[in-house]
Amino acid sequence: MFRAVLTERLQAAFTSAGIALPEGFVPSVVIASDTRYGDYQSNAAMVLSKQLKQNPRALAQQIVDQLQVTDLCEKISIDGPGFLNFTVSPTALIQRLSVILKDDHAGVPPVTQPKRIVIDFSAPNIAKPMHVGHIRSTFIGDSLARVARFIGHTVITDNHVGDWGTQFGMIIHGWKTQLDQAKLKLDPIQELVTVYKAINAATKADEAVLTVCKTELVKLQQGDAENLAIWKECVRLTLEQLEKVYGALDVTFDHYLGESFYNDALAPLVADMLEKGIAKVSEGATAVFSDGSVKPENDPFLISDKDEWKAAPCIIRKTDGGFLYATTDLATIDYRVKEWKADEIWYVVGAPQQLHFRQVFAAAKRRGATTEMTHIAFGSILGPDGKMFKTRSGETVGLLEVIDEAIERARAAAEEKEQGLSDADKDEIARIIGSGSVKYAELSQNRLTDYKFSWDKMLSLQGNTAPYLLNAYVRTRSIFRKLEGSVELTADLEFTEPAERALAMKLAHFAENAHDVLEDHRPNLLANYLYEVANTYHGFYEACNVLRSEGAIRNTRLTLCEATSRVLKTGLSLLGIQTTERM
RNA sequence: GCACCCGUAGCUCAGUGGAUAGAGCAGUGGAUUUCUAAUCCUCUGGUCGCAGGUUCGAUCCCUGCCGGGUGCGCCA
Repeated sequence: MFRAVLTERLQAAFTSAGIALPEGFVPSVVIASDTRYGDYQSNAAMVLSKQLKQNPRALAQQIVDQLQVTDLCEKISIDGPGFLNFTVSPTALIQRLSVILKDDHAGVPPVTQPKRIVIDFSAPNIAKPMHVGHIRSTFIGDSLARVARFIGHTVITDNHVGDWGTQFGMIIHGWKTQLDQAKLKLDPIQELVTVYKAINAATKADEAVLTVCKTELVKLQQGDAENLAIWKECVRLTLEQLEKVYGALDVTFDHYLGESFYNDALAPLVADMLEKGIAKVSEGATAVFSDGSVKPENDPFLISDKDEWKAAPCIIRKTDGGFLYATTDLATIDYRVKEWKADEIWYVVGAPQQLHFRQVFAAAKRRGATTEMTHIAFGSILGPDGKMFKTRSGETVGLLEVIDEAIERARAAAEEKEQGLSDADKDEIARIIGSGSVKYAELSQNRLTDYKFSWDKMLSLQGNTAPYLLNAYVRTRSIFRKLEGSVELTADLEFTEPAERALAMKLAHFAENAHDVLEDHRPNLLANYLYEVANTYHGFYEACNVLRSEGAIRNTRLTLCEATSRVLKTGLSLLGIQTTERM
C-alpha cells in the first residue's frame, strides 16, 4: 500500500529533520486528485507551517531533504503553496502488479486489529413480501459484511426477522376465518397478505373484529397451542420464501434470530432495568428517561417544546404489559454481546429510525454495554411523486419483480448479440447481469441520499452500470481464451504507453480503497473505484493491442489484463456481484 | 417547536479543507478489414440553494436564512 508507506516515511522524515509534530498529528497522504502533479500528495507542510511559524515551501523542502523514498518514488516535487507531490517509480509499480497477481486478496492487506462484528441487516417481516424498500438494507449490509470479512474481521450476519408483533392478532384471526388453503399452497405470502388486508379492513369497519384480534394476540402471547401452531406455520412458510429470494440474490446470513427469539428475555430485562433505576414507571408504562449526562440538545431522551425541555422517553413496556421494539432491541444487544462476544454491532437500518437507535444505544450503555454500536443509516426510496414509498398500506414494487425484469432486459440484450452461446449460457449470463445491475444501481449510490425509484435507472444496461464493469472483465477473459495454451507471465515488464502506467496505478489503489469503504461504511466508494478501473481498462484496451504486441510489452500488457481481471472479479464479489466469462 | 438528512449541469446522481468541481443519461460530431461496439474519442452544458464567518485556501467546517424530506409515550 503506497499511501500507508508514504505516510510512515513522511513521519520518519519529520523526525529526522528535527521537527516536533503536534500531539496526535499524522501527516495525511492522499491519492492525487490531478495526476499531472503526481500519484500521491500531502499537504502536511501547509498544515504545519502556521503552528511552526515557518514558510510552508521551506518546511516542505526540509522534509524532502530527509525523506527516504527512493525505493518507491522516482520524483518528489514541491508545488503551489507547498504541496508535496509523489510520483511512483515504474519499479515500485511493477512490483505492486506482481503482488496483485500472486496474492489471493489481490494485494489488499488485512486489518491490523481484527474485530468481531455483528451486522444486522435486511430484517423483513413475516407474512409480508420483500419490496424495493428492502433493497438498501439487504445490499448495503451484505456488501459491508463481505468487505469486513475480506479484510480480516470476524463477521456474524444476523437477520433480525420481524416475526412477532401485533399484526399476528389479525393474521391468526384471518387464518382461522378466511384462509384459502389452495391459494396458500400456491403462494403463501400472497395469501397471508390478502388475509391480513381483509382483516385489517374489517377492523376499521367493525370494532368487534378488532377485539377478537386482540384476544387472539393475547392467546398467542400466553402460549395457546393452536395459535402458536398457526404462528409457527406462518413463520415457516415465510422463511421458506425468503430463502428463495436470498438465494436468487446471493445473500446469506449466519443467523435468523427474529424478534420472537428474545421473548423470554424481555420481562427479566425490564425488571432488571427498574431495579437498577435505569427505567421507571410513568403514566402506567415503563420507560427510560434522561439522566442529564449530556447537553439537552444532544440528549436523545429530551425534546424541546416552547422554550422548555420535555421528556422524550424510550418506552420499554406498555401500560397493558406488552413489550416494544426497543425492549427487543435491548435484549438483542445483550445476546450479541454475551453469546457472540461482539466488539461492534452494525445496524443497517433506514435513517428515520435514528432517534430510536440513539435511545437504545444510550440505554444499553447505561446497562453497562461497552460494545461499539453503529447505526448505518440510509435514505429512503421515493415514489415517482417524490414521496416515500408506503410500506403499510401503499402499493410498492416487489423485490423479485425488479430482479426478474432486470434479468429479462439483460436476456433481451444478450439475444441481440451473435456469440454462439447456448440458451442455457444466455440464461446464466442474463441472471448475473440482471441481478448485478440492480445491486450496482443501489451500491453505487451514496447511502444517505434519498432517491427516486426508477425502473430505467435501476435496470439500465448503459453507462455507469454493472454491465459496463462486467464487460471490462469479459474483455480481459476473452484475451486469455484467445491465447494458445497457457502463458507464463514473467517479471520482465516495462511501460511504453501512458495507458499502461495509468492502469497499473489505478489497480494499485485497490489496496487503499477496500479499507476506505469501512471507514464510513460506504460501498459506493468501492463501486465508484471499480467503475474507474473498468473505464481505465477500456481506455487501455483501445490504446494498446495485447495479442499482437511482442516480448516485454506483450508480457506487460498480459500482466495488466490479468491484474485487472483479478481486481474486478474480487471487487465485484465484495459488492455481491458475480462475474461471467462471456456476455 | 426541537432534532436529524438533503439542496451540485436540462434529468439522475458522484465528489473533496486544496490546484481547472466530475460521471451517467439526454443532445452533438466521429472511430470497427484489428484481442467482445454492452466499447472508445469530440463538443455542448455549473452563481456547488442564499448570506455572513473561520482559514494561506471553503462546494466541503461554523452561524443564520430559504426550500424539500424524516422523526419526536405506549406500531415495528
